Amino acid sequence: MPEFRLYNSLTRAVEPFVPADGETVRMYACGPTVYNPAHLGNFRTFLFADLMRRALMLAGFKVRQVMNLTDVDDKIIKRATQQGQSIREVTEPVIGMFLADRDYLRIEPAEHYPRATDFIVEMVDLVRRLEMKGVAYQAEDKSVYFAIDKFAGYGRLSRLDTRELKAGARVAQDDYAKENAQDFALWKAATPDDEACGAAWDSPWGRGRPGWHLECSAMAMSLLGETIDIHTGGIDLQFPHHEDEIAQSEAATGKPFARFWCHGEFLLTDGAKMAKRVGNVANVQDLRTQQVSAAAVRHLMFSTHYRKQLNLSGTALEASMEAVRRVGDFAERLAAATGGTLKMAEIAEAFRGEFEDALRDDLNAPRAQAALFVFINQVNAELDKRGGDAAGLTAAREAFARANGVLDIVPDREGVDASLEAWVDGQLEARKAARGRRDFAAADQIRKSLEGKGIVVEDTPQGARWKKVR
RNA sequence: GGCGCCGUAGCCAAGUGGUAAGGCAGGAGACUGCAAAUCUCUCAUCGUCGGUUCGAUUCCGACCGGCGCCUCCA
Repeated sequence: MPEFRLYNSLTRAVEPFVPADGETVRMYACGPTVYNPAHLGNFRTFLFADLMRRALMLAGFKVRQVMNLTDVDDKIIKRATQQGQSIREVTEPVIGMFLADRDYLRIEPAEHYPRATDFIVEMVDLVRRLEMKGVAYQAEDKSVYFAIDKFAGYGRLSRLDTRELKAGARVAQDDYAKENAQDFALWKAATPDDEACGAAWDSPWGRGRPGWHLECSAMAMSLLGETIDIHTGGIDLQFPHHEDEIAQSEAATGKPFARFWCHGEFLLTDGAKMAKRVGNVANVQDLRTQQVSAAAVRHLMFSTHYRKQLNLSGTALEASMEAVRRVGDFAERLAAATGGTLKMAEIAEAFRGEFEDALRDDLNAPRAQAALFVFINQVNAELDKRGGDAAGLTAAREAFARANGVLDIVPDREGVDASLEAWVDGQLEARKAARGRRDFAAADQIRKSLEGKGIVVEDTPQGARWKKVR
């Protein structure tokens, strides 16, 4: 079997990937900061992790995935303070929304969703280790910082060593206590606001709270070990977040932290990065009110390679909705078919090879999806022949199920209640009778009234079929 | 200012040193009482200008245009 290959930001090259133990991929995905519902830009990255997870499993690996929930940070504290709540009161409902959105988008649950506040002990321990190694220091402001010039590899991931800071860039400001402007906080001394909203814990350095970067290192190493296979996240996290994770993890353990760093590109709207401060965010709830199916969103997200920016637009969504409609119709047709052709087995095998090659090639989902549409077209043509070959049909069904197990782009059927169903069936009986006596005007009238209720009728050799749309 | 990415048909988007997958939209046809669904055919020379090469969309350079990171950020 061809090797699985992934682009590694660490080396800036596509490399063969195998988990360190040859069997189970231990992957850590940077998750949401839960102060606000995640927007579609965030979910593009989470969908990228979902694709990675499913593609790895399709390739035969086991996966142990962790996605953190950052439930203590500046924004959360700010919000809690404004609303006179504890940070937990702020984060709890948002976590609920995140999980609901995740389920709506059919993102397969990771094995763990650790909350930062549940790992304070591990975080304090990590800071202590760094202090003992002499790479952390407590400054006058009582916060503890990581001294980047004590870590030789600093800047390796983001190539910071070759960078220069923008002239006049805002580096110092409130960070006057640090020895070096680029040193980052491991442990932040508590403020009265922190105390008031429950964002302060005891530590050897006094009351305080963990720095953001520290949270991920501590949780990743606690749950997955000191060297993990894959660390994913949005491209914007590459610096400084991931750079700092590497520094503090490797300085503490002396071992490589993550073997592969994989970054997903941004989702743009109106040609700009989707971000709250740009004012162009859309979230899952917006899609639901627009009746955009999860299948369509997944199709759209997978139609562009994860390392390329993707511009979200209404027309793109409509194209995906239509594409996925076709996939859904095909799925039903395949399920209902009573026989296939010999050739379908060949088509299925070719499809399976191309589909899986594409995914193994640095998660080339656009290519995999293209293969699926070729497959759908070819199998539809075979199905039109109304053959009776059982093996061919089975092969096609299996190949489709296997591919859809990764993409998951078959839309849900519209829910129909029993009374509507009975009414539609009655209408179709009347239409059948009208057609029987060649009263097409009456038959068309019935079909038109059904369409008014979102019922689309399709005549087939086996009689009329119908489905609810919108 | 430093680092990096991108520019392929009306829209979205793969890809290769030897004349371009797929989706949406469009056109023609088959099937149908008419539709719908499905099928068939059809629709591009790859931002511009140079260079390397027998040959470049694919390599190199310049330019134009767009985006991102360097500060919280998926």
